[in-house]
Amino acid sequence: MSPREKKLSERHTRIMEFLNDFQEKRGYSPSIREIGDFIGVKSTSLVDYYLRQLEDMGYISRDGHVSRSICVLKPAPSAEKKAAATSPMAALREMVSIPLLGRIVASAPIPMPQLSDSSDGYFGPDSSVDVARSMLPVRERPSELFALEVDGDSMIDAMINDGDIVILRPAVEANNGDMVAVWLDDRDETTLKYFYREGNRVRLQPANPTMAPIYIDNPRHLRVMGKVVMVIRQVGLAA
Amino acid sequence: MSPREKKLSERHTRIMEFLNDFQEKRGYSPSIREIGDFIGVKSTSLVDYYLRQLEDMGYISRDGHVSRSICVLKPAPSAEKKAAATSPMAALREMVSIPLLGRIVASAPIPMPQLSDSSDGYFGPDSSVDVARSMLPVRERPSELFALEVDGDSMIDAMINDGDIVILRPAVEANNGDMVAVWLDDRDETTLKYFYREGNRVRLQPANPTMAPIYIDNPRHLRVMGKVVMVIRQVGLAA
DNA sequence: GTTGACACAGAACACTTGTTCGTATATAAT
DNA sequence: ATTATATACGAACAAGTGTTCTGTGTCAAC
Repeated sequence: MSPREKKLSERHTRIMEFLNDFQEKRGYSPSIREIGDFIGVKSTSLVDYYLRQLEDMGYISRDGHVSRSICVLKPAPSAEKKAAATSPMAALREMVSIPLLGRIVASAPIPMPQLSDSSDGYFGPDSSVDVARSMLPVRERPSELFALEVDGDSMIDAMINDGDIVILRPAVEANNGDMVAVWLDDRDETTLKYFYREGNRVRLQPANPTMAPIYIDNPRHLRVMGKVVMVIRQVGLAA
Repeated sequence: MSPREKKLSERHTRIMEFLNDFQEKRGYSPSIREIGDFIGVKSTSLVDYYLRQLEDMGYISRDGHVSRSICVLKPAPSAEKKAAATSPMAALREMVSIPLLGRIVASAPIPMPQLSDSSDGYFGPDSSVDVARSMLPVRERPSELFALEVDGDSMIDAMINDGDIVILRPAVEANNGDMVAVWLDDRDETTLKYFYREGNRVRLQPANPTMAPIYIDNPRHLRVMGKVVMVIRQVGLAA
């Protein structure tokens, strides 16, 4: 065939990079014309010409007459950036599945395990969060943990974003320094704060040190719902 | 819209299954007519009808007027046939080990993975973090990810605490909206910000919406080191 | 009965897309 | 000079494809 099919020209590597970038950004493969636009080739036939070479060399696969059917089979050898590679990752270590019970918003009590009847569930008990056992404190009993997705920016003073996943353990009491999910009776509000008992009153300290604490004088007005064990933020996902 | 957009009919789950199967078998997404053939629908409009519902419910994404642009955003809640019944016991509860390369502080560049594969001897990371594959975006290649522990409160405007673990992917370029780890030449500073290119300059937006962005007029003074994929905060550990 | 929401089919349309053909221009080998 | 090869453009075409519009039938509610 063409150039002995041995080495990749700069055009070839540019195409491979574009395929990777496009796939990452859009989630599917570009069309021939989109490739041509990117690498500065005016004719679709020339793009096809290069793609056939890449296909013959085994870098990509295509399905005839099917749009956007290019698949990257192996990474281009040039590729300035990564390489990293080959981690052993034969990890058979333990993993725990934590049920994702719903969403946590400031304006409503949080969903809790075993209390929630499955009949009215919006999403049902079907989603879950997988976490490596090694990432949890050894003392935790994984089976009693549950997870909630944060809805809204109201937990921002706890350094918790919209969309974050908080993993908590049911609890009605807390020790000083625990981060807890509490329901405030007089405010009708759910919040996440660090818990400190100070004599007769309770101080709820935002995780963000630049923000002021809340003081609760009557402990009856504060309902501890659970202790926060972990916060997970998946940055790359859809916003 | 149509059926309250709450629950998935059997057609919906069939479509979701087909999308997954097709994607796995062929490496790209099916066309509307291919979906129609599979679920036994004769008209493309009806397939579009269902796809719009799935899109509204957040299960898939589509790009207008682009063929085969369907992307599965989240798994359908029902129909977990493969995990239980006939399939090999290969649980897709895969776990990946991500090397913890060091600490990230504002005052120093971040440790990066060595990209030479032929390098002298391997010294594995002294520790690593385990993350369920299901928690990472499907597009991520786990082998190139690395993790850093945040040292200090300087990343607080990125909603990232002292002690948090950030998982990133090496990158030298960023797309708008990505959270990136960057080195600022003129400030001699590492920081985590949301990246937005605005004409000739770059806006670095803190995750905390109450804080002001940084503008970089000369892109040469900004070195993108990696994209943030996930942030993990283990609350119970430090006390 | 009438209404309206829902589930479907079919067709028409416009645009996208892969493919192919003809042509052109270098460069190198003959 | 001639030929062959690699590279490149443009046009044209047929198929693939997403979208939209007009129907039809069902079924429950009013």
